[in-house]
Amino acid sequence: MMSAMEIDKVLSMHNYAKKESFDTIDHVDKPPEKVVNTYQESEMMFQGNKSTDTSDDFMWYNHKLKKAVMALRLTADDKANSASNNSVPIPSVTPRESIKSDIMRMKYTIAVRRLLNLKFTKEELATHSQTGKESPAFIGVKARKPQLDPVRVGDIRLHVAKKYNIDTSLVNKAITVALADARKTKKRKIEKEDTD
Amino acid sequence: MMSAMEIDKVLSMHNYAKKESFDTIDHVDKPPEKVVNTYQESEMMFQGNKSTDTSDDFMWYNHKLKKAVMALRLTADDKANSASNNSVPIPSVTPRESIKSDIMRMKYTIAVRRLLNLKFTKEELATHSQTGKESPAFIGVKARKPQLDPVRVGDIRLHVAKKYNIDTSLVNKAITVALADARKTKKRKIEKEDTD
DNA sequence: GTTCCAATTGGAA
DNA sequence: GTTCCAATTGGAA
Repeated sequence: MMSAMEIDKVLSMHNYAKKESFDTIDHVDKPPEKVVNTYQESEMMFQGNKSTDTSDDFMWYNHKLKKAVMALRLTADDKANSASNNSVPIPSVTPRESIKSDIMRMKYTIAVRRLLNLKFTKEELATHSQTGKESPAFIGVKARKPQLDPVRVGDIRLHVAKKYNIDTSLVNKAITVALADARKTKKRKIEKEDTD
Repeated sequence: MMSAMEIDKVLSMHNYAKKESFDTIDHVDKPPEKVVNTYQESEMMFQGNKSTDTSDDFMWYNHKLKKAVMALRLTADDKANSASNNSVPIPSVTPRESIKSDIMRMKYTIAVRRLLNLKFTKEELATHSQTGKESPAFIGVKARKPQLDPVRVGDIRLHVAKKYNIDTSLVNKAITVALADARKTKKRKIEKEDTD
């Protein structure tokens, strides 16, 4: 059984790595939950972030804060002689549930793929199907593939559905597509080797 | 161009007609936004509902209220002699956004089917595909079907995606499945006629 | 190189 | 009778 903490860690690391997905959040039209107004304030919060928290909220918050501080460091020199240094605005940081939900919804398919790659070998993914059943469109034509270990798959399915608050049918769809892609990747690799 | 009001009307009527989908909402673990505590209170609200509002929220609220009043009328006689008549509890009614969202999310596929049936004939649905492209799995094997009028389809797609706050890819999927089902329904009908 | 997608099918729910 | 689903494919993004 995969622990929730383990899942969270994998997914948080992924989300943090994909910075561009966070950058679009600035445009979301929501009142900020927490606003840092000055360079001094943001620098303090930035320096103070020694937490080991790896949650999406924290990672995202820290990413935004870091970005804001970097931006302000550039302008801080220019304003060194100014007494109004105290009022330099930085972007607001809004780790609200609704926004978090939007981030998550965009990326559950990637989470599925990362977890599949974590729990199965490429060979397993390329040679198994989710149900072990024949394609209804190719009965008697295409050989059935054995079923992926339902325990590990079920674990991924439930955790992703819960974490992203989506129906398991969506997770199943993502798994099916990921397995089809794994098969194609292997096929292409073999074809390339045969050519060489 | 289909008006938003027209869409709302179709979908609201549908949701109200499917009473069983509302009945499950009682079990949602959310604090009530509005609670009616006594028979007199609920009867007054029930009688007072002469609104022409056809929104999902109102229709649902009225449905729940009506149900609660009906239930209470049965027990009211038993309690006629009781001075504690004033404290008969009835189910709470909670038309909150989050719950409404859950109702909606469960049913967007049905909305798609109703709107398709409203804007296209059964024959069109049975003989056209969404893209007009061949199935990648049956290239050169199955003849391509002509594309469903993209203007009407696009209208449905955008309105459903907006109303249910879901990605258009989900709406597309629902359309594809609905068209496949329409084709099968026609096919079965013809087979039955040939048998007769 | 990776991810997503629609058309098709028979059967499950 | 209606609705939903997964396996397969080639190609688009």
